[in-house]
Amino acid sequence: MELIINGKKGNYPDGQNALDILAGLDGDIKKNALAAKLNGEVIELAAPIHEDGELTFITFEDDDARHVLRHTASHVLAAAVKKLYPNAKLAIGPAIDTGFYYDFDVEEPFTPEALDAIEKEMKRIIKKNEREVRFTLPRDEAIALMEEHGEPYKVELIRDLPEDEEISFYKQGDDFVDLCAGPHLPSTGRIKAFKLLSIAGAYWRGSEKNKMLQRIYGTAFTNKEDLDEYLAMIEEAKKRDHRKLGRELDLFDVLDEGPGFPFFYPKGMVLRNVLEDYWRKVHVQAGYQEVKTPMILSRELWEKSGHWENYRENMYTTRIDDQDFAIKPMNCPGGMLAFKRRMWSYRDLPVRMGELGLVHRHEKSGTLHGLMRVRCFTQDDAHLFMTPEQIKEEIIGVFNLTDQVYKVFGLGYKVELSTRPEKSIGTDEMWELATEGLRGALDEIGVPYQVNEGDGAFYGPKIDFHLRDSLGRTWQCGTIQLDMNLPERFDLSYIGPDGEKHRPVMIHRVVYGSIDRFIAVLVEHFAGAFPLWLAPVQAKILTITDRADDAARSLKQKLTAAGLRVETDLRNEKIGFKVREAQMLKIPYMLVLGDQEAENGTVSLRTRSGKTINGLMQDEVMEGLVAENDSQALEGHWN
RNA sequence: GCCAAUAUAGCUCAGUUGGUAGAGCAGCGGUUUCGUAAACCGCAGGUCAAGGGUUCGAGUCCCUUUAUUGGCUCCA
Repeated sequence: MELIINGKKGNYPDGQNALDILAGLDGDIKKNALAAKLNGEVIELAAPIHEDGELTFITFEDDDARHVLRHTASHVLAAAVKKLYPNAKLAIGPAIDTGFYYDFDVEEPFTPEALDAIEKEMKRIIKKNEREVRFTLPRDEAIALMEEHGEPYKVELIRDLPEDEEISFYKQGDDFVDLCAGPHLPSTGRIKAFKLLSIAGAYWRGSEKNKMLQRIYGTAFTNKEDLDEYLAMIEEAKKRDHRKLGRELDLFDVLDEGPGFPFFYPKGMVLRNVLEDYWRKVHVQAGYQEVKTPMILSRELWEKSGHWENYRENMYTTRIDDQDFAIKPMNCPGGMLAFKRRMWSYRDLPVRMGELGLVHRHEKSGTLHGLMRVRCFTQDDAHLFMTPEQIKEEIIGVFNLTDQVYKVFGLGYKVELSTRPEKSIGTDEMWELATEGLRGALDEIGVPYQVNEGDGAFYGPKIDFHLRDSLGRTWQCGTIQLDMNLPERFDLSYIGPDGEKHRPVMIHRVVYGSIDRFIAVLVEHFAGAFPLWLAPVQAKILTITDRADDAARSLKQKLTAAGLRVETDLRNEKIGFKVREAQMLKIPYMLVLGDQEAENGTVSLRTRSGKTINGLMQDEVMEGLVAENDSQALEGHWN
């Protein structure tokens, strides 16, 4: 069989596989060969076979190869749905990080039972090992074909493609044809392991104004072991869900009585306070002052800031003495007033004013999610006022502070830059200057970042820090927003070296983001097994019999005096039972006291990881605990 | 807000085709004084999310509302 690789003709003898072909190619062509290594095994990927037998080869990294596998699986899903529901209209079906999905317009939503039937049909198609064949058509013929197939969504997609482009399709087996840029696996039999996971509603083209379609999610792997491992991983991840651990570890909860309004219990408050104490410490070091502004402020203020106009629907309001007031959804207007209280000299700048501010927002019911998305939360806010010359340095300062804080917790993060949205206030010049300020700072720091066009705040562009939860979903935590609009609206000024009034530039920023959300991230990150300095209970003293009670009480007193958070368990229970309970509460250290220890002033120390060290002197343990606590270590001293 | 699923004791869950609610753990009361992940016995605990309907009879079927979960949209 003759083939053409990047315009060069070559041979693809029968019986030769992609690996052989790859080995025979030189660098440039090899880069474009259609084969990939997946788990070390080279697999052949779908050759876009033209009717004249011409082949084009493209290479992929492992991730891309998995992508192709999943993309092909989504088309098998579409074929199965079309078989079982001939009236279903096809929308889109891409591969995603964790698998794939396909959107359908069907008369009746899919039921969980339908999912099983679809899965069965997919297995049948895979077993038949149907060939995936690519072909292209000119635009109008492509539209005609999809109209003939009764696929209005596909027609709409083609109409949005560039006019002069050939449209590519894949034919799978005898009768299933789908619009697709490809590539695909050469045949359906290559899908060795897949599973449909869930059904969800999703708007056509992601717009609330459009029809809601039915989306089926699934995942696929090259072998069953990988699939099983993935499914087991999901189950494992569910165990570290902060909503579950929050209840189990008695930290916090969200009750039906207050949807989106979380309760923090004593142990949760310890964690919260540790985070706040640490926050205050690093912010004082970074030259911040702290303020507290009111929770309820007048409607006029929110009109001036623009929030009344832009976020009225999401604000809780109240009336006092026949006047409209709003419960603050943000701290910035209050921050403006706190800055405006006096006259500032350029010598005073930058002014950095922090505030742990409790804000309330009416989030839509369907968006609430444990502590990650709530209706009231504390922002570790700060507003920085500066001259235009200080912008870059201040942004870099905030970035480094955020990086420093995340590192202490061992958290990795993703950086995104969001630019001017459609709904915005301020002049083009301001947006240009602000956006370039952020971009310039990121480039100077040299951190990789993703640009989200049009995703900025209505008053300015922003840099966001995203953290992952246990299931890999990302949540925005830190943010740095350059705001050149509010200083204008609030007529802020400082006196420059020339003795004239000048407009300061403002940065609005958070590091944790929401303390509540950050706690959720931390719980999932550590699976509830916090490092010593964060642990609500750092050590539990367990007695073997009540003969050690006095020794336990005095040890607790000593450790508490040294600034440690210690509890005793003097119950009349067996030591195994006490250990089990402390273990389930993920307490870092258990200090076991029996007759022997009570007599010679030692403890038997047991770590959370199950390691036991007998006969440690109590003073030695105390010193070790204090040192570990002060160092904010992620790893335990005795591990 | 939208699509779907779910809601039974503090927690995790059983409850057959409609016949009037059950287990384990936790809790409480006893007994047990015991060396590193569960001692034994007993007791108590529920307007089956709320409201309405069908039925002789509803935890089971239907409707509405609320909340939760997974997505979508949104997220200053």
